[in-house]
Amino acid sequence: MIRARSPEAKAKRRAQILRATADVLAADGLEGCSLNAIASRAGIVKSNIYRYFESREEILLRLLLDDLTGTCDGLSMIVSGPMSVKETAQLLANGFVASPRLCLLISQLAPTLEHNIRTDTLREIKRALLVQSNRASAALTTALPALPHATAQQAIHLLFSLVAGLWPMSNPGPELANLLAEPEFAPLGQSFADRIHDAILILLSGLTTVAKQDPHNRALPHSGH
Amino acid sequence: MIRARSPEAKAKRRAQILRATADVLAADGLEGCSLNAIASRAGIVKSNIYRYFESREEILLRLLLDDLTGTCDGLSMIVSGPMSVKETAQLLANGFVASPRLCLLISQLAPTLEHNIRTDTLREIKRALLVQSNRASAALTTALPALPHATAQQAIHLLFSLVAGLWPMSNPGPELANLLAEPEFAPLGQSFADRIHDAILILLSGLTTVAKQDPHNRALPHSGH
DNA sequence: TCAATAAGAAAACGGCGTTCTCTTATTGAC
DNA sequence: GTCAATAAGAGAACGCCGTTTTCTTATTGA
Repeated sequence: MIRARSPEAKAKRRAQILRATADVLAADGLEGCSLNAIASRAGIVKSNIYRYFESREEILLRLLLDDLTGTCDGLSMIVSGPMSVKETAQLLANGFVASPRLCLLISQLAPTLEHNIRTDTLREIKRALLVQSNRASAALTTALPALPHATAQQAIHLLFSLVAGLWPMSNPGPELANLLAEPEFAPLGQSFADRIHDAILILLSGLTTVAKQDPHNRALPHSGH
Repeated sequence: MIRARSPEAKAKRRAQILRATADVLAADGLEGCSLNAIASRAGIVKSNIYRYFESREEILLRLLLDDLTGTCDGLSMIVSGPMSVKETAQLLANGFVASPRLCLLISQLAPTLEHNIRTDTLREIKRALLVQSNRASAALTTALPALPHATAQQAIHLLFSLVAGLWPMSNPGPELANLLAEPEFAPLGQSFADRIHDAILILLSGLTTVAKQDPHNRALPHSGH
């Protein structure tokens, strides 16, 4: 392997590792996405990954940031004015359904990705993630002007939580997949697309309802504590 | 260590292991809950755990089942008749807030606990979990008779997803906890109690709204596909 | 031309969940 | 009471993981 000494060459190596990670993730899922797999896919040696990222978590966080940015780009493109709650829900749901990797990484964000990383690095990434999250809130406010800004932000955070909770449930491992084929457990086998679509519709309906019942500026019961 | 040969003695060992697991979980969290830790806490040798459980996942699944059963017991006790949406939300939220271990295990259910386990065992446990989930749905229908049964079931599943998504987010590791102390990220530092309370209220509001707009028996948009 | 630098490579580390092997306490049949 | 069969306890070993350490050597700028 020829050595990367210039900043550009180093950036290429970083991109190469991220690309390999994305490939392994698509091919073998998170379980198969070990540093060994990433390294061999990228054609480099495992220990050298640590010259470009400080941990496995950082790699995945960078990937998450890229994906979220892309999805928010798409959202900002599409949303240009007020829409119905139903349309808005569909739009948001489609955004997630179109990015399975984003959903996977969101589901891993709090439980695993935000560990094993220096505070400085985490701060930088978290800041960038917040920027994107705020872009999404802005898009939501554009689509549903009835929602106050603070409520829209809460909605986006809740949405992330929903994705984090629903994705693993909708993408079971082979053991559970076997079971879900049995009629007894069929109701549990709903697709992620159906689940997230229903959930977002309910969420937005609930938020507009609560917002109506709350004439003050307080978006949600606890936000004013 | 004296040997457990009678069925009762074996049951005691199982209980001993479950107890030790709960203790380690309470003391050191999921990260510290290795088989080494469980074994040393239980005063037995690691390899012998496999004479009583087929994997680490099974131990945690059994614990989850116990916790869920306990919480559903409590719920059934309290709910005896119709209540307002607000009261119902508070009740459900309190049920989860009172059982941090249950919340933790729910958040681990789909991503990790339902793997590495024989299909037969998983079926047995899943069936038992479903029974409890249905008890919860029944309690919800009692509290909010306006919700059709199918909707109540969907609500409970959504509730589990919410807990699964919200719990890890509200219980960050030390790295993120450092960051959340900074004013810039303060909005992300909401407590689990606040989050889950708000979310359940929104969820129930949304569900009743959607249920009203849906005069047919179909509980949710996709349940009739 | 050459010493300094740092990227690549490989071995080693500690820890994990799990399996294998061996010992030996306990048992039920005789 | 004796004894072979059983199976629980114990501990070493396995393979994998993420990470660190060490060494080599290609590349660089003086």
